[in-house]
Amino acid sequence: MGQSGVKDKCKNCALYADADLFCAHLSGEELCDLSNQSRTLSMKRGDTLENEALVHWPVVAIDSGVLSMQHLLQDGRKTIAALFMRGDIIDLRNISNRNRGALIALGKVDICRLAPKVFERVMEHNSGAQKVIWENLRDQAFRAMDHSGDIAKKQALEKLASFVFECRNRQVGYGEGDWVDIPVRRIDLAEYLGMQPETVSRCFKDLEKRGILETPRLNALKILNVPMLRRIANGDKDMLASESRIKVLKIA
Amino acid sequence: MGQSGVKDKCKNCALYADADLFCAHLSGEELCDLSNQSRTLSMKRGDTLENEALVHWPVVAIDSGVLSMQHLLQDGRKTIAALFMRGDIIDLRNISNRNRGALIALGKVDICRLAPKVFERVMEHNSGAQKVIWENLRDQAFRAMDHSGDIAKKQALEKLASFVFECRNRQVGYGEGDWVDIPVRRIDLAEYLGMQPETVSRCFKDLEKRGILETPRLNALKILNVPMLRRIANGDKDMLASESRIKVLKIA
DNA sequence: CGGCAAGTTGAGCCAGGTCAACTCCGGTGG
DNA sequence: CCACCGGAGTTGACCTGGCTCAACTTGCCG
Repeated sequence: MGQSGVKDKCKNCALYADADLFCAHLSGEELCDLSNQSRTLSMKRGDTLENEALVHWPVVAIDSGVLSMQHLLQDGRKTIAALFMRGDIIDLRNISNRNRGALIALGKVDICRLAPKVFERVMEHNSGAQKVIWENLRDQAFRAMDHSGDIAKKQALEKLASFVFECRNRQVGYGEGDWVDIPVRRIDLAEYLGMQPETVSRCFKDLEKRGILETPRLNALKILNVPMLRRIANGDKDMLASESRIKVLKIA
Repeated sequence: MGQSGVKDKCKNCALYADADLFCAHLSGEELCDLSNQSRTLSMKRGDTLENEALVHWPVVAIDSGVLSMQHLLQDGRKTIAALFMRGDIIDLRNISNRNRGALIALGKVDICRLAPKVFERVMEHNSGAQKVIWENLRDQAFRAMDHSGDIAKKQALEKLASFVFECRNRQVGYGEGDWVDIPVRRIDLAEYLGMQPETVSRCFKDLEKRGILETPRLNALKILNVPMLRRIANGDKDMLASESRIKVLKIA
């Protein structure tokens, strides 16, 4: 059957095109069913997946872009609890409103709302596809735990350094290149890391002043000194104060 | 076949005894295989599951107690990124050391290292059991995301209030009772919430002074004013300053 | 080219981190 | 049974990283 049965809307979707992702593991029939009964959707910055819609379409797959899970506090403060990107599948079946944030696009995002029935059937019978989504969910879980650890005790500069590495790890064709895409705005970055946009700005400037990285554009940066950035991310206190290290060297 | 095939070591394990948990969904044969090839282990406070051991036994199920995932920074600061309790199954298959913390017991913990082969087989063929672990992993993921959101922007008092509710939600027989078990030490609590033990102590004292809760013992507390605690947890700024609200009332 | 949101810079301040001293409590041994 | 010990928890005094607020610049989109 091969390609011939593939619907147009699926052909260019990352979930199908990338051999590591979910739809690439479906049989012709499964793909056909899922394709027919699912709904793609293109979102722009600020668009929200409403609760109402999520009741009937609780399984969301990301084709491209960055979707955020946001928690809103009563007084208006908000935080981004997680970032979902290409290939991530968000399963909200039977999740109480209580412990769930809103899903909000941070830019142009293409998603596919997977038909729950078909999704369930595939999960049960197709062990290849099952493995893919299991690993994806596990990644989401561990990523969230890492992130918790990061923002719990790290200082601003360290959080930012960790975030740069998180971006590098997640970007699609990451070799060991030193260019890193920053797929979110400064404001969103601040909310994700639990800090103020002003602080983010100051920290980037600090890292630039020290020659550790360059930020010629807002949506990408170049790491000039990977080991140093890594040490900062890992919480090596020696690296923190701009000047203290130099003083130490002088004394020695 | 019924009970007769059940090994002694499994009979009293939560994973089997609780109908909602993993082993309760296994067929007689599956249970027998898993039981034979798995290894139970009793840990005490401070015990760590070493990497070496986890390579061969990467799937860990919690029978009782609290296991923590800790991240250690280079300068000695540490954080607890996640808490695992009764019924949680931790799947570390193929997880790089990189993004994983150490698994450390916070008290007496009984675990079962599930035989990976059998675990995989069950995941593939037993859709009931599959559903249980899927939901468990999903809980872990969302819990971690919630937690990220909490510690990112909330103030100390708010974090503590949220934690009390997290404990209440997770405790086994929670009705709407006002007694909440705090299954971890103050120090661990502080590390989980990204604050100092001193601050935890001060915050509890503050909540007590305001008549919102009582802490007669270290490992349990009684909520006296649930709605108020909830408002604090949700970041209602009116609730924060001890005295400001009283002032407002006086003016009105 | 104008308008608006995003980002940056500067100055001041406060929540909570830090350090030190003290109390409490459970376990251990004489 | 009590004396002792060490880790956990608490309290107080002080200090600082990053939040706040305000003014400004930049960049993007129609």
